[in-house]
Amino acid sequence: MLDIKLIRHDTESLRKKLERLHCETPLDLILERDARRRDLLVKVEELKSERNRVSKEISREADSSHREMRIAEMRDVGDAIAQYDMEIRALDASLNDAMLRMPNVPHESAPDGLSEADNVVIRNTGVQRSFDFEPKPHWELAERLGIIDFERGVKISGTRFYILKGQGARLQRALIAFMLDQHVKCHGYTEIYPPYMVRSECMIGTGQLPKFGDNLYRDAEDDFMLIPTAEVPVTNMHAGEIFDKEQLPLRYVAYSACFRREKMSAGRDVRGIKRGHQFDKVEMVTFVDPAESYDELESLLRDAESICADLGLPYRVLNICTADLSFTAAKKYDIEVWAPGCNEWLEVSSCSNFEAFQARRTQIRFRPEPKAKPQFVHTLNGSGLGLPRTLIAVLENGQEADGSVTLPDALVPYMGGLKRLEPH
RNA sequence: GGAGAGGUACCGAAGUGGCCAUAACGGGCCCGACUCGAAAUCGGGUUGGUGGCCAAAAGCCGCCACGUGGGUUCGAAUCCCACCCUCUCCGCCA
Repeated sequence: MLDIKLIRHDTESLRKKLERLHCETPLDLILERDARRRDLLVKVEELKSERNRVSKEISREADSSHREMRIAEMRDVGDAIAQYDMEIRALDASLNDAMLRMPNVPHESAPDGLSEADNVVIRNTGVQRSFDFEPKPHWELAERLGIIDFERGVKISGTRFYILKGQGARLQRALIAFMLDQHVKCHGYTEIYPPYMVRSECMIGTGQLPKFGDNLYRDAEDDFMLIPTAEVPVTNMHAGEIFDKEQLPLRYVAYSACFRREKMSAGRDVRGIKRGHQFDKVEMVTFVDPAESYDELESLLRDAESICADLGLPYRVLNICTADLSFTAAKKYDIEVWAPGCNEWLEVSSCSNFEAFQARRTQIRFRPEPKAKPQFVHTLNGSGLGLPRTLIAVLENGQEADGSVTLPDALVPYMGGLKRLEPH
């Protein structure tokens, strides 16, 4: 959510910045509703002030005919207030809805662009292995290794589900443990195990709702939704809180399963485990002083990259252009690893600075000085990393001609000393 | 699932229709006095949001918030309805 005062007073410079997104925004609707709302507010508050004053007088009024007269007067004032209040409430609801649908303002360092083709590759690291045989996609490797059961996954849950089995299940568990350990021990994050189901207000807080409800699974009876990322519970866990400056930055890392309908990408990426309705992810979430949030974004990105590097995976980093920025982000980097079997770059991480966008929705604040007015923190998050795609990269990059897979050294301790997966 | 109790400021807590939200009282914390310094004592301070004057800051004048949302009333922390949450006991359960 944007600052309504900024919208009011810096309208034209805001409009210019939003044009870079190349999408429709409810800016004019907001301006109109806000002006009307304040107009009514002035009137109703005047009436309320009068009612408060006279009501106090009534309580001290001894003469009963005077008393009755004044009560009758106030009855009319009360009716007028009720009328205004009703109108204001309706206006509030539509203004609030429009505010919640307003995208974040892109940071100046996010490159201009019209589509994802305009994302800027800022780093390309690691050596892409040259194969003296045709590298296979992970679904073929996994089949021969007997570590993923696609058919039975579909049998029990339908399309976009699979079962990890034996060393496949273990490999995923090893990756999760490795990532969590790195972020906790080497990068100083605090580990969180969050609920996977949250109330819808949390989805509003982090920006999944109201715009992207299509992508969420929800409980039919209760106000519960399945999280599409650990960002949702971990960010919302501090909703409504006011921190002291010394408590910041707060850095968390959470492993969770994630659930997404993937309606937008129906029919895409149906082969293999690249895109499922349920997947695992290790997510970093931080809360910082606004003055430090762009330094924090760089360090968050480094922490995510270090996992790719430790696993020996070739990867590149993209600075996401304005047209491809997500609704909530002011700036975003994607990390993509190379998958030689699928022959494509796979997005394994998005690292974003949301600035005050989520903090304003969730009311997460801090005091810059002990007695100062609270102001909004900046929130950031980044995957570190998404599991299925990391698993794909480990399998496809480590494959040998005989169908075996050499595991990265970093994972060997987590695999009980196992260095290689062998086909049956 | 059943029965009961409760949700007020940083914490505890009083308040059953106006004299209680500028929130009693106690504690914590901050500032000051006393002191060589400290303790004790004494004095003062200590919620957030929002509107107008006004583009912003300071200031002044209002409005809103007693778990949340509605309602009754001239007037609601207080009465009514719905919901959320916490605790105790019972039942069931991995």
